[in-house]
This record gives sequence, structure tokens and C-alpha cells, in this order.
Amino acid sequence: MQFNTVMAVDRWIDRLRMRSQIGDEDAARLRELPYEVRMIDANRDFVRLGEQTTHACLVADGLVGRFSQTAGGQRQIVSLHIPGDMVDLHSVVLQRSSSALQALSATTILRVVHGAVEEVAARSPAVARALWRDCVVDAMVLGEWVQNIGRRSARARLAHLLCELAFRNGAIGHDPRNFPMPATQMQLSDACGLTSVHVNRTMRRLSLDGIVDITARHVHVHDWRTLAVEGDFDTGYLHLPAPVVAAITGRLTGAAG
Amino acid sequence: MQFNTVMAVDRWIDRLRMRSQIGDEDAARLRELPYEVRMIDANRDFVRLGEQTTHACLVADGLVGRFSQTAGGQRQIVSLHIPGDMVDLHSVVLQRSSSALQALSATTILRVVHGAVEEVAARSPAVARALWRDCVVDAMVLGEWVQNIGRRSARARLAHLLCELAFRNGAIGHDPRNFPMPATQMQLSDACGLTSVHVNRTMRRLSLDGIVDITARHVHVHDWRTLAVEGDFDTGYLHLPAPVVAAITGRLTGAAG
DNA sequence: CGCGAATTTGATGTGCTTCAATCCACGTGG
DNA sequence: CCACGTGGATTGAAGCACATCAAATTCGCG
Repeated sequence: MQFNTVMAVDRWIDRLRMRSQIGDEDAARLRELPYEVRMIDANRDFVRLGEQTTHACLVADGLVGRFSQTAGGQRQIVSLHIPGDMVDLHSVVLQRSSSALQALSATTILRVVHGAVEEVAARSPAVARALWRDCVVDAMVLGEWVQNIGRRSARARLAHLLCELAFRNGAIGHDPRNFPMPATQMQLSDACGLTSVHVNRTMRRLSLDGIVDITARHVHVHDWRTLAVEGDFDTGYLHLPAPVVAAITGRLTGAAG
Repeated sequence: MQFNTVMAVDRWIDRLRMRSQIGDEDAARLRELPYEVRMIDANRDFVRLGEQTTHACLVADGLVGRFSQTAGGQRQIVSLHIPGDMVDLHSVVLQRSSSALQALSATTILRVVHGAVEEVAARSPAVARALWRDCVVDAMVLGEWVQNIGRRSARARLAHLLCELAFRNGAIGHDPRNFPMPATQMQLSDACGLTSVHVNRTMRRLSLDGIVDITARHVHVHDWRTLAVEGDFDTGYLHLPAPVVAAITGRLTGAAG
């Protein structure tokens, strides 16, 4: 258990270092950031809308959704976060959140006090810049979601989302052809701006067409090339380093069709 | 002309200072940032997808859209920028853009070299933090757009967008009941994930219902309260200071229904 | 074994798209 | 000052992707 949480911190730092130059000393300081472990049941909202936050949340295990709600109570998931993601890094610099957080499966969170992060950032311009940059990458992902929801069919939306998750999971060491996806179809529909019924029918068709399926809370990519084409997917917006992209693409297109 | 561009820089700094504490000296340094004026015709794309950028763009006049395109060529405008906005502040920290920029009307842009901005940020942690924070606010707006496009009807989407623009224009000193909106219905449709035909019909109905209309390239808000309700609008995500919100709301609900 | 949650399926409705004209405002040249 | 061209707004008709409602089935778990 303790091992697991340390691993999450390392994953987070590894990903920061993929995108920004961070010296070993700075990395060590980040690794020593104090945190508080918190286990959260599936389907629990653990940060409410408009709440004043004092901690940032690093996902150690499980899946977290950031969402907001219309007056009519309809949910829209605005971003999805896998282990190694700092869900609300932005809250370090903007405490009042304009969205809420929900655990989509049983999840363990590492809560880091804003002040501690700020302190490391204040000491090192390189760290400050790295954190700023990661916030910007999160924004790029959001932009891609706007495009996905605004201009793609249900089938393409789901395909695109699964492509994104394949790469993000690949970047933290999972098999991009077979990675955890504990969200329900209802939650997927909230992420794609669809209804759960339509997600069901569409996923079913993707599965029958031999492209992807989700079984046993895992995504299984059967035909990467088709999936990427149907999802109109390009890795650029994730801003992963070229060698990482190449390695993951290799695993996705490699042995066994 | 020169007056106009200086005013744009001031508007930008004013907005930064609305959200963050910036000392007078730091503000002066920002005001002295060197730039290059560039006039762009309506409908010109002036930053292409994936381009390596060396400058950030501050809008002095006109309207700019950040967008991306599907393989099929469908556009999705991901953010809209009015005078005083630094369209791609994020590019300071992430040079390779994963979206393109388009002038939606005749526009004048102030191009500021990344290095100059970075230098000011490096000298002052307060400035660095302010810029980071503004990037985060941009991301919050993006999140609201995801929600808007994913979960609201065409009528609500347009109403919400116009509410947002009323506040953003109000914050730079325009009359929030009557502000410039030079975009075509086609461009509005690209921003809302709709077709231009449907935007037309929907705007027409909003106008007939006496809520808002767009004439002579200006938005005219006739019934703010209804507009805000229909658009399911809450100012929170814009992260404007309470007194500014109050002042704009006052002008919107004040004299003449 | 039995309960509740999630998935799956069917039938029906509709908001938005698509395609195709037509209309209108505005700028431009004769 | 009018003819003309062009981009945008407007309107109509028809179709479809997705929503809605409702029920049945399967899965996971105590």
C-alpha cells in the first residue's frame, strides 16, 4: 500500500520530467512533498463545486472525473484522471474550483497541501515552469475535448477518448492495448456528451466490428489503426516526447492484429 | 492607432491585476514589453496547427478564434478572444501549438516575443504566478465550453456564449448590454458545435422572444435575466472579482428592461 | 441464492443536420 | 446613381443520429 502511493508520486514526477527539464535536486524535493492518503469509494463526489480548496489531489489508484452540472442536473465530465495525474494542479494557483471531483471507481488519492507545492515552485523556477506547463497541457486536452464533443459523431467520440486513454496509460507504463477502465457506461456518456443508452449501442458496434471493447473493467484494443482513424486521433495535443509516442505506437501496432 | 495599441496593453494588464496582485513596478515592466503591430484581414488564419511559435498574440482590436479541425475539415472554435486578451499566453510555456488561430473580423494583433514575457516572469514570481493563473482561468473557460457543448441545447448554448461575452466585454469597459460581435453565424456555429442554419433559426427565435439579438455586428441584450436563465449561466468560472461582477450585473439588470 | 447496479435491447420521438434555394446588404465599377 | 457581384442571412423540405422511455437481462457481490 505504501509502496503503491510512492509509486504514484514517482509516476507524477516522471511525467513532469517528460515535458520539462527538472534537475535531480528539484525532483527529490518534489518526491519529498508531504501528503495524506485518502481512500474514496466509487461514485463519491469528494470535492464540491465552488469549494475553497487547500489541497491538490494526486491520483494514486483508480479513476477520477472532474465535472460540472447544468441547472437541470445533467452532468458533464470535463476531464478524466488516471494514476499519476495531479487532478487539480490548477487549484494551487486558483483555489476556488469551478468544477467538482468524483471518484469513478474505488480510488486512492494523495492530498498535497497547496503551500508545499508553492514552496517548491518558489524555490525553483524550473519547477514553477514545469507545473505551469503541465497546466497548459491539461488545457490542450480540454480543447481537444471541445472539438471531440462539438464536431464528432458518437462513434468517433468514443474512439477518440479511448485512443487518448491508451496513450496516457501507456505513458505511465501500462499496456496501451489493454488497460484499466473502471468507468461505467453512464460515466462514459457524461464524458462524451451522450446518453448511456447510446454509448452502449455504440460500444457494442465498435466491439462487433473488432476494433475495441471494454470487458472486465479493462479496455482491449483489437485494431489500433482503425481505432485511430475512426477517432480522428493525433497524439500532438498530449505533448508527450516523440520517443514515448513512438514506443507506445509500437506496442499498439506491434505483434498480433 | 498607436493610442489604440497602448490601450490594449493596458486592458491586458488591468485584467491580470483583477485576478492577481501585481506591484506597480512589475506592471510597468509589463507595460514596456516590446511588441510588433500586425493587421489581419477578416477570415485569415494567421497561426497554423502545429507551428512552432516565437511570439504570443495580444488582441488590440477585432475578434480572434482559436480552433482545430477534424480530418473531414470541420472546424471547431475552441476559444474566442476579444481586445485585451492574450490569445495564446500558453505558448510562452509550450511553443508548439496544438490549435490554430483565425481572425474572425479585421483584427489588429500585438505580437510579443516569448522571451520578453519569460524574462519579466523570471524576474518576478508575482508576475509568473499571475500569468500561470490566467492560463488556468482560460482552462476553466474551456471546461465551461465542454459543458456547454456537451450538455446544453442549441438555444442554451448560444445564450450561454452571449452571457459569457457580455461579461468579458463588460470587464474591459464595454457596455455589456450592447457590445461588438463581428463573428458570422457560420463562425458562431463553429464555436457552439452546431450548423450555421441552426444557429440562424435559434438566434432568430431568441430575437423574436425579445431576449437578445445580433444586428450591425453588435450583440443587444434585451432581457438579461431571461438570457442568463436560458443559458444556465453563472459567472463563477470567469474568476472576475466580486465588485466587477456586481458592476456588470448592475448594468445588465439596470434601467430599461 | 438473491439483491441492486450496470448492461442490453426495443420502440418511438425529436432536435439538429443536410441539401438547396432565395433573399438581402453592401461594396465596387461603370 | 444604378447594375452587378458576392458573402452572409434566411427559409423550406426531408432525413438521420441521437434522445427518451421502458423493460428485460446479466453481472457482481454479500
